[in-house]
Amino acid sequence: MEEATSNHDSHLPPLTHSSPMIFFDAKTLAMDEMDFFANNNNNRKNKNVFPDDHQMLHQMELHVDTSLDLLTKTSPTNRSTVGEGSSEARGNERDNKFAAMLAELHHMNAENQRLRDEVDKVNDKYHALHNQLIKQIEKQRKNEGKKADMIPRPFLDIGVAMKEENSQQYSKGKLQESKNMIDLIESKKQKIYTNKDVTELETSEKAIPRWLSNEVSRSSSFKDVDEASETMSMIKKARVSVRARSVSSMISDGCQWRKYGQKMAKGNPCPRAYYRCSMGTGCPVRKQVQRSAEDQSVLITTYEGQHNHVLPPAAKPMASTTSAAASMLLSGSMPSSDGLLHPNILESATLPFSHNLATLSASAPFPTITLDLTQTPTNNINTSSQQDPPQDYQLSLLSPLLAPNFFHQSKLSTLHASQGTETASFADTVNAATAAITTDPKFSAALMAAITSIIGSSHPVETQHCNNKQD
DNA sequence: CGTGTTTGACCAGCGC
DNA sequence: GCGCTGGTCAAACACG
Ligand SMILES: [Zn+2]
Repeated sequence: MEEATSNHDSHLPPLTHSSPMIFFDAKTLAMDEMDFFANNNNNRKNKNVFPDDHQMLHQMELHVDTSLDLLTKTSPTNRSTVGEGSSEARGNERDNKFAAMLAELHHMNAENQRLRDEVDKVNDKYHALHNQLIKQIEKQRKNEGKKADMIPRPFLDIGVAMKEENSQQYSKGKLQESKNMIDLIESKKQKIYTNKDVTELETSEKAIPRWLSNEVSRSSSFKDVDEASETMSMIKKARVSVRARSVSSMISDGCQWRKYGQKMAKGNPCPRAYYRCSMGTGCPVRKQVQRSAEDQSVLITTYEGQHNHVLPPAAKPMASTTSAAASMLLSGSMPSSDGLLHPNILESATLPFSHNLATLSASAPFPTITLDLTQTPTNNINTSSQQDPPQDYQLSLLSPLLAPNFFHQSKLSTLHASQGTETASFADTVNAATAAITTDPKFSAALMAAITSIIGSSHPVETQHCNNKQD
């Protein structure tokens, strides 16, 4: 029980990537190089969540204390036999307390419901934004085909286009929300450009990765290149890296993979394995699996490409996650003569994700977005399930982030064990824990707080419908 | 025999 | 040009 609220303290040792990463902190939006996973845990969302959490705890403790008081000091017989005026007053006070507690309980339930509604709203909003993003990508692509010398709009301009389109599609409330989002984006943009670290931006410009310079030169010189194939190649180049704790050699994401190579990576004692999707004939999707050099319990899985075949439900969450992330990268990496492209890319990459989850590497040879799931608070579930479940289920937290529909479809198969045998029992355990948690508002609140702090949009109790990893 | 893994060779990009 | 590195190929091998 108690550990349920201590999840915020569970910081992991510093983890670093072999390549410098750029991280956007929610508070400062300052851009730095190197890895910031470990030190940026105390993001704004956490700070917003903590007070509620503690308040809840306080309320619950109050509840416990008064219950004890009821049991030890005041029994039903005392109330009638003693006949002291003070005891009657105490009884009234007790009733008032009880009523107050009930009211608080109702209030907490209402608050819980309200949070859930907000989460739903955020999910809806994300869907809307994502759809607009896809539309905008298509539009941008077509525009480039017609006017190759036209300067493409950076990602943030999507927001302007969204305002126009949203006005036709959404209610006033949603429109206002979208505008608020856009305002937030604009303010971020201002912050970025006025930040003192702009010199760092300039220096990073000089080292524009190949995936950027290539796009610029290629699409400016080859006007008649097939737009679709170009976009597909860019999608193929975009990479989504997932960091998750796992003792197995490979996280099970529902796909079938065929290993086609293994190399010793520089600066890492663990080899890097290369896999190719073997579910569909000629499926272009590939992934690299490598353990983190610093923390070998962290498995870094990098996905590249999009599946050209139907995916089983178990594979959809990860596939749509990577696909959406790749689309985001694409939207930000559209060719531009503007050297200040990086901030837009970075911003676009961080927008739909929690700030301590998604980072984007500007120095990598490919556009890469990194989703860090290693710092997910897991104590809630671990302690409640009374065993030490594998931590791969953290991946399922990602699913409602980018693919809520798929997530709802494949609750139990979000992550399945490709080789494991304890899948069913573990799923049962997790489901039992889920049931226990859902009936306890304290757990729900704590879990809600934890997950909200991580993702910002998710149904807390459904994130545990996941299974084991292979091994 | 089909499928997947292992592993050395090969290739391309990049920095010096 | 040369060496380093990341990524891929493909022959050999293992397995059910
Ligand atoms: Zn595939």
